[in-house]
Amino acid sequence: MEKEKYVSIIYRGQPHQSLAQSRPITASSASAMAKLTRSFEFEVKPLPPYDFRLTIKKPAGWSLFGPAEIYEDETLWTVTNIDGALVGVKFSSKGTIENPRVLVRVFLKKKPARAEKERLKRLLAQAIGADQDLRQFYSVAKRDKILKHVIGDLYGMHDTFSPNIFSEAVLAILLQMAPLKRSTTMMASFIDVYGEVANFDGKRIKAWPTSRRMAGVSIGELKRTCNMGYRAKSIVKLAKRLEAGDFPTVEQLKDMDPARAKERLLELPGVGDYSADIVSPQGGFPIDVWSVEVFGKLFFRKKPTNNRLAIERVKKEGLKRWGKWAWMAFFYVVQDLGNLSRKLGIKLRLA
DNA sequence: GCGTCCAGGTCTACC
DNA sequence: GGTAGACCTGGACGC
Repeated sequence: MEKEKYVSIIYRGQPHQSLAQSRPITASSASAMAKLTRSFEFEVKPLPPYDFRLTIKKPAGWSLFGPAEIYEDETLWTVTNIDGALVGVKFSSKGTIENPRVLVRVFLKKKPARAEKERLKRLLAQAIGADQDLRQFYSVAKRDKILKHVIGDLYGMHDTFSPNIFSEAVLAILLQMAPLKRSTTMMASFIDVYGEVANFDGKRIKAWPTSRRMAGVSIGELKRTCNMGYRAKSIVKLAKRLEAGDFPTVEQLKDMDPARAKERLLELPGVGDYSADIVSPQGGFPIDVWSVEVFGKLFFRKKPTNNRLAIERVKKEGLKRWGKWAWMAFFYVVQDLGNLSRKLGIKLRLA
């Protein structure tokens, strides 16, 4: 597999410390293999500025849809699960930052119906942030004493989201109350044991396990196979809740008022305030005991004396300063910590 | 070698 | 409604 995936912080789209560094995710022969032989292609013209590389392969190592995806020569091969179907996708950049064009080829097991095909086109374009207009954010950011430093470094980086709520929520749950190394080990086991291998376009990529699959696994088995401890219960309950079929889709969550979307996400087992801010396709301000140190230093110029106790204060300050742009501000800052450290003369620790 | 602490939160019983 | 404690596990640390 490739990848330095999981670099430092893991939030949207599975990131942080390289899973690859802890345990490679490979297409093992024991895994179920799905050949995705039907394909179609379309072109997306994202709103400029759009930097394909920064958007698809974030500087902090966040992956787009999953940790085992492959990036080579301005092209990304990745896999996700939409409505229970495995979907392989190849994104290729054909344009420039000011005149962006992205060629998207979608691989499926079966030929899609016309409506399904149109939905996939819409969803995948949204997922890579094609309809996101950065101009308003930039006009606010250039007057902000922190953000003015990052928008230059990351000019044209769009926010992206995974079309799959289950994988995002599982990621959030596995990050809870565990050192990064343990989280990445649990994730790697989870994908290795229960993930399906997608075979398309000459690539073999392991996908996140689906809620359908995990709803049929016992808590005891999941604890045993992936050493997840109490988190196994949340993941099985989460899978069953999503399989009940009455939970909003990613598109529906994206169209809701952000507060309402978060409210719905908080209904999910194992998803609290922090996890909902990670899982929401609209983002939040996900302050935890790691990021509280970074933002505490940025806001108050000093490291919190007690990270856990400082979370509420730092989160409140971020939301007060940046309001509806809090997620974009968080997103840009954590992708640019090295440069920001140098420019502000503050040591911002990478996890 | 052994005991204790705590880590990228969430849930719940209890007041 | 607010909050203290429990929850798996394993690495770091002190002794």
